[in-house]
Amino acid sequence: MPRLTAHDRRTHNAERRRQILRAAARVFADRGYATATIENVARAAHVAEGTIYNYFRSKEDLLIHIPRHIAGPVLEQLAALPEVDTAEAAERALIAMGEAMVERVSGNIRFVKVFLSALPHLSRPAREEYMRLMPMATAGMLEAHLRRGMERGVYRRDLDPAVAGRALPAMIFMITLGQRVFLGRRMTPSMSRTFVREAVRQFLHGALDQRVPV
Amino acid sequence: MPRLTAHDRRTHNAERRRQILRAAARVFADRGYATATIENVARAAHVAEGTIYNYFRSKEDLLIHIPRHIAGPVLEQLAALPEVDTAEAAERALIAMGEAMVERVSGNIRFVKVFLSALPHLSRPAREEYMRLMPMATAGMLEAHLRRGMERGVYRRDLDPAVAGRALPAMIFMITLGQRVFLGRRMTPSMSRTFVREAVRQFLHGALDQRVPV
Amino acid sequence: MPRLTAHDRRTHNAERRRQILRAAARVFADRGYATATIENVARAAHVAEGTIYNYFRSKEDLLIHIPRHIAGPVLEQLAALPEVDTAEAAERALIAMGEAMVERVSGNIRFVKVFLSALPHLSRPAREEYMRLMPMATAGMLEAHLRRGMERGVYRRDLDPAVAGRALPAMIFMITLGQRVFLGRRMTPSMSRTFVREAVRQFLHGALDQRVPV
Amino acid sequence: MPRLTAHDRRTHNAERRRQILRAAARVFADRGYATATIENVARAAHVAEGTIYNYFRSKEDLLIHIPRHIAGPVLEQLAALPEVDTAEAAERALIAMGEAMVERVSGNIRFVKVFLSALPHLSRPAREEYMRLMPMATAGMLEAHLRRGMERGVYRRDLDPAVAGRALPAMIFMITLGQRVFLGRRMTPSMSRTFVREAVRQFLHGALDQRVPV
DNA sequence: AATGAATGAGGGTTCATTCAT
DNA sequence: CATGAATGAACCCTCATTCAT
Repeated sequence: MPRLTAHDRRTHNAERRRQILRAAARVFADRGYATATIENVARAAHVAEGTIYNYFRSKEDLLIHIPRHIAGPVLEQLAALPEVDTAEAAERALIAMGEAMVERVSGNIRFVKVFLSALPHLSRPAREEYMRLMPMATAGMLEAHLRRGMERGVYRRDLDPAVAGRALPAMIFMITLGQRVFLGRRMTPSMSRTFVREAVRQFLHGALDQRVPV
Repeated sequence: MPRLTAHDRRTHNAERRRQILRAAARVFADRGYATATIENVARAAHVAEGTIYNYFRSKEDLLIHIPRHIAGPVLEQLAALPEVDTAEAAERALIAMGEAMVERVSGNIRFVKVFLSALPHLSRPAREEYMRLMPMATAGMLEAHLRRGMERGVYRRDLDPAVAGRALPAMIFMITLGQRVFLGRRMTPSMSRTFVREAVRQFLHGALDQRVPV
Repeated sequence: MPRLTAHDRRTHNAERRRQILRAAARVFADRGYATATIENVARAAHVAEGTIYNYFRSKEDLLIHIPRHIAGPVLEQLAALPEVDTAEAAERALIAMGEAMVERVSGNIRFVKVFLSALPHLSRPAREEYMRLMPMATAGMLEAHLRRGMERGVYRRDLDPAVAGRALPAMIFMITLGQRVFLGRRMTPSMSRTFVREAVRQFLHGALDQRVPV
Repeated sequence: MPRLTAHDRRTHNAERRRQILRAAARVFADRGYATATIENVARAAHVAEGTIYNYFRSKEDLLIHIPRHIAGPVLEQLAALPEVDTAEAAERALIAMGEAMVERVSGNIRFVKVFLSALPHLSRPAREEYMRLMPMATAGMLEAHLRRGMERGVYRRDLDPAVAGRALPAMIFMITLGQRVFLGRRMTPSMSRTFVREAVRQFLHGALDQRVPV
């Protein structure tokens, strides 16, 4: 006769999985997937090595489940861009989105690192699942926003939304990555605020002096 | 009894090192640094495993020398941007640079892959050495070009050259990376030409419809 | 507060032990003792792993108790050979015994397999306990029968009953083993009947043509 | 430039394989395949654990190669039975064969033990390869001898050679197995000589007193 | 008494590195 | 210098056993 009800067990089980996955994400990010050992993960999760195998079939299984159960909940929520009618409104909306993105990337640096370190070990489907959660995936949202703004006359008619939609996420992602992941530096909030504002202005107004004939 | 002169020996030695490093770069890129074995490298270099240790102290030593001896010569050459006086000239110059960058990134995908896969294994100095050769490093060149253009009245006076200078490299790098490294896809030359032209136009003219009041 | 009388409890306890041992015998036979896991046994017995340890001290303890509680009752019953006065009666009696043996071996292939697979794990006493129940152990019965038959003039006076008594069991055991255990094949009833009759005839009359001078 | 010629290397390689296989056969026989560890084998072969994997792909690979390279050379040589015309000649020939078999089985007890302990791990082809080398496999030779003897009038016309041909090998194998493998006892040479002689006599003359009417 | 999650020792296997030839 | 067999530390994973519930 089971001491716990089926429901209790399921809850406990799910919590344990999350506890282990969180530890795995942390360890994989710090040491790289290949270099991290199951013992590292076990210690980080405060369980014995064998316990991990009661919840996951293999080290690779841990890796595969990280995007679904760890990053997912955090990354998926990103407010849709509002419709805008004026340049000011556009600027405000994009700055808000830009700052949200910086926060998101900074908050999930760990996840990005896991992804990069694990690249050679990921099957194509797993790679795509990771990709879906990378900050660049927001490009689609910006693209839709641009399309609507083009119809309303806010954005240029001859804009290529697929390309332009990638411009801002790429900048934000690359800079953050460059600083945090590649060089291991931190950005102060004021630095990143300035950076976002300038990037958005450049994005909206272009680099050219308007008085110059095109 | 040396059969070769000292000079010959040095030449032979240097060639051997390059031969092994090239093989290592290839193998590390294909399998990831951690997954690649010394035997893989030895086979690719057509030498025995032991021979590698006559030229490099360890597997990590191979990794560290890759940027200096393999990528360096290839990556460093990128024509400086000319000074421009008109929007058309600016567009032409930037498109040329953009296409050169795409080519560079595509041609050195291998090097980028090595860098990404080896990230958790690189010391900070080694990481910085790799970074110096990443395509994003061209940002500085673009920044200088923007500064000069601002003085000459081609670019907006209120531009932040440090931010704007990163915009174009970030886009080009991200897109190429996303396609080639993360998803394993190729881009056709015509796709990338279109993409560069649109990216440059967006960069120069901004996203806003000019008739919209700022 | 015991809900069952002491007797009930003892009965229940004994039944549980048998249930678990039967499962263990089945699993050990199918997968081999070393390859079988306690989880396999638990599932086969429809109990939890921990329950097994309420009835047996260890995996090896299961192995040791199999002959005493599982095979014993089944194997021990084998009708004694009748006394005979004629060749025909001897042939009838031996054929009956031979067919009983084939049936016994076939019906206890599982037990034989457990024994063989566990050989390297059995202590000498355990090994002897298993041996006592192997079909070859009937040799003693046949030996006694031969001795009595020799006295009554049915069997040759110069027979070595210890050797001859082993001949028939050996044949029957080896052939059945070879087919069922080693090669995994089955024997049809008619095949085994023919085989027993021929083996008995060979046993009784020898291989030599009687007209050949000895 | 290789220090050793290709021929030398091949010889050395083959010797190493044999050295390791012999150790494996010894260890597998003593501890059982499943219980034996690679470290056990390595120690027995006086090499490091890793070395074994330079010659065999896996533990199972060792098991599979044992019959081909260890037992093979020893077991395959067993003199064919001569043609005989008299009962005395038959007896002499069969005693010689019987003693050869006892020697063979005794000398390859190790091999038999490996086979038995590894049964649950062997694929069907591997099982058959092992079987081919088991002493019982000589049954075919005896069968042919009986057929020829039947034609020449030495053996009874109504003999079933397939059954009778198995009788002697079965006896010899079973008894030796029972003593050596199952009980771990040794047989003295004189014991086994007596046993073989009696077994052959029983085989040839049958158990019945000749004066008894059939 | 029954359960099954937790444990961790132990085993097969890989691979960077060494070194005798 | 070149070679590649030998080495053994380290890792992933299994599973007998324990114990809190």
